[in-house]
Amino acid sequence: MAKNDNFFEKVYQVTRNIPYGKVTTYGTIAKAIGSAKSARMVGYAMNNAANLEDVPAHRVVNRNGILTGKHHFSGTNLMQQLLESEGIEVRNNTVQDFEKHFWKPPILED
DNA sequence: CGCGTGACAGACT
DNA sequence: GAGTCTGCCACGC
Repeated sequence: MAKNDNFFEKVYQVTRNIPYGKVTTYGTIAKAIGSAKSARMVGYAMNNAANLEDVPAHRVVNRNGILTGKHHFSGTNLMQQLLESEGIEVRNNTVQDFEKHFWKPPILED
């Protein structure tokens, strides 16, 4: 029942701190939580985060701005729908003007 | 304790 | 420039 490991917890905090209409990348988050090398783990944590309404995992995309994890959402297009609903233009699973919507998360230190 | 894996990223061919 | 491969670390079995 919700182990809330420190690692996942950090990921949740950062993801949860993503402002409306903003997106970020796994690698950036990974660095923000102090595990730049564990960008993959971020996505792994997101897998659980996507199940948490408190964590807007749909605002997290890869470094290319592509909705790589939309496949993990309830609907194949749900993730894109959410992003578009926030004013983010998404085309072919890719966030348009990604850098414009890009949000730099605060560095969480242990 | 060891193996397999995963919503990435960077390096290499 | 685009496709392929390894590295990376944490979690599950």
